Amino acid sequence: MAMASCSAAATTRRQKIEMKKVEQRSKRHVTFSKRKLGLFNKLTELSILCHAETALIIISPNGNLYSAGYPDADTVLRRYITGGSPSTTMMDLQSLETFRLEYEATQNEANQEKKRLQEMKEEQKDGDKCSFPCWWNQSVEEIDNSEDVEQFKVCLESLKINLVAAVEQKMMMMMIPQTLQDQSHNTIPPNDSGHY
Amino acid sequence: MAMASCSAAATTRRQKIEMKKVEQRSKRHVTFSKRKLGLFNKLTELSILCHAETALIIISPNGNLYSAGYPDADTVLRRYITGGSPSTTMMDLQSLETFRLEYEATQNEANQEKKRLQEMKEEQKDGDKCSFPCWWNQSVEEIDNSEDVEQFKVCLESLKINLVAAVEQKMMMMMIPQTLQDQSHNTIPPNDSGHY
DNA sequence: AACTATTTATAAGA
DNA sequence: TTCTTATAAATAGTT
Repeated sequence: MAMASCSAAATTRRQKIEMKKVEQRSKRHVTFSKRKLGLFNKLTELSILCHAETALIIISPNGNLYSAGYPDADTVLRRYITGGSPSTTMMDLQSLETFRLEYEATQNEANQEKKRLQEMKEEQKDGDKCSFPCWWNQSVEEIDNSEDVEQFKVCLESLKINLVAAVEQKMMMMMIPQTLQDQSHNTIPPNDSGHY
Repeated sequence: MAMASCSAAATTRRQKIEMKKVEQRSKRHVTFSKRKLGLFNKLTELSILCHAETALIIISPNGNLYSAGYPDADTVLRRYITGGSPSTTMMDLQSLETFRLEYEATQNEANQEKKRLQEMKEEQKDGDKCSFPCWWNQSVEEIDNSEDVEQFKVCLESLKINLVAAVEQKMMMMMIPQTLQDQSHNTIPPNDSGHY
């Protein structure tokens, strides 16, 4: 036994590592893998032991994205983005929804009338007779002289209020779940869905 | 020396803990604090050693929010939300910006003309002569019979394209930085801003 | 990927 | 909460 370790001097004893970037590429990658795993495990443990909601995102030097969360990363991120308040003041989620639905409705009706209107379009192709001036595509100055500038303003104001309120509340809800989750570790089982 | 530890039996030796929610409230809170700190430290180390970008969010059972990141949580979250691609196809960030600027411009001009237009408004208060029908506030059916339905659709389409493209790219950029960061640990020093 | 010597994290107690 | 200490857990260096 003692003899077996006569050549023990060969093994370089583990040393406390310096807290700076690991320069050797392969070594750094190994460290990354080991510590990333450790981090995700610790995250899981904290979540389970303390019933905390957690989210962890790691982007490797190569650009690979890893994420995990409890109960899931997106839920926690949503809370983070909306200000951490569990009971967010859910204002009118309707505005944008309404807008979208009306747009879809318009498209449906469009299918029925498509050909007829296409012809109409052909006829007035050279004209400038659009009674909906598509103001969002032109400078404000261009309609400055219009007698309807006040109505324009009222409409803009209305749109702006609806839009800003709805968009700020809604967009994040729509976008966050679209993020890629394929590489997600998500090793955390939602074992207990109760609340404090 | 040996005598000093004669009463050592009194100290309950540390034990491997069970991986389930710590039931005792105060004990759980201590565990949470310790492990949270440990987790943030590990995150820092991984970030420094491997030059990885990281973000960690923890919401305590009481609802307190803690976050940290390297180089900062919001940067990493933005990357996560936009799909992890460093070089996001930055489309027209202009649309929304333009819209906002034009709206502000309109408001400025409004101040000059306010009184005159207010009078005009008074006169046509009972009329239905608004040439900007504020379509976003009414049902699609209501304009169904209009001869301008096609123009309406074109405008809507235009608006929709501009809006959806701009909003999806822009809103997150505007919103994420607004999140509360007071409780952020952010112990990670941005020691090296170079890239791989 | 597996193996340990060692460092590091942390449960328990003060 | 912070400190101490014994122990569990993570991991650097190597195979």
